[in-house]
Amino acid sequence: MGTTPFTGSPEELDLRRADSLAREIFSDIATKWALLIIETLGERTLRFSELRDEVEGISHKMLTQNLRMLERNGLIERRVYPTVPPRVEYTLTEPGLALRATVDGMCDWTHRYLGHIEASRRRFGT
Amino acid sequence: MGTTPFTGSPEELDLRRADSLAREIFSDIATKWALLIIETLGERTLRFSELRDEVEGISHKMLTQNLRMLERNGLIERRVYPTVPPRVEYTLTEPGLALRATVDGMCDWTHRYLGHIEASRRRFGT
DNA sequence: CAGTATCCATTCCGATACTG
DNA sequence: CAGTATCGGAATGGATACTG
Repeated sequence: MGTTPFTGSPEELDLRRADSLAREIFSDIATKWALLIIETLGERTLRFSELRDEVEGISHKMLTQNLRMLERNGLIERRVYPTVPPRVEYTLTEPGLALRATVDGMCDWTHRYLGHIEASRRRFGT
Repeated sequence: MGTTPFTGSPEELDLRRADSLAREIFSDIATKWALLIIETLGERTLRFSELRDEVEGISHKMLTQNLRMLERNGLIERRVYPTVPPRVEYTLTEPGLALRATVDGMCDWTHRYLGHIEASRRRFGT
């Protein structure tokens, strides 16, 4: 991503702003929980409690936090049904689905190279 | 990734081991710095200091730490030239290059959806 | 130059308690 | 059920100093 040196022209200013925004977004999503949530959601619609059960190891707090972040960035849609007890459903938006495609790639990669990695770790000495 | 319930059969045990390893690897690489280093390296060979300059914002410590981790997992090759002063070069391995392809996808995604995301954030109220 | 080691502030995150 | 708020311990990460 961007390494453009600063010159001061208006175009450069725009590029730099976009770059810093891109970096911010990248920092948001390039994390374990965010990517796992996106991967778990897939093309399904899940409730909060279903997500907590399926994204194994995630805490209540981390799930809430990451869901807010993903909603803020427009990757998921949050639908609230004002029933008692409340029912809240999460679905990937179009941008979210697009990102999911690349996350799928990462998961595939992980499984394809499991052997390589295990071997490399042994060579490295744990 | 895996949510296989535990049954106790040997096959299940193997699957669970592979799953937990996959999760561990995923945790390693699904981080900002690891992915940025892989993206920056690309098909080039770079020295430690070049990487530190190009991966903007990364500290000496984080670079070292992540390079060790990536080496341990076999994603990069570290070549040391015993000169004075020392020269150390890093290159993506084949697995590393394969992963890079998906990271490229993430970067493309980020730039393609910058507008969407900015708009979504405004809607959300920063 | 490319590390390692240490210190210290900040951030993260889990556990827990509480609300509509 | 699906949150929010708070607290304390653990992990993260930057700055700095030191080494081959």
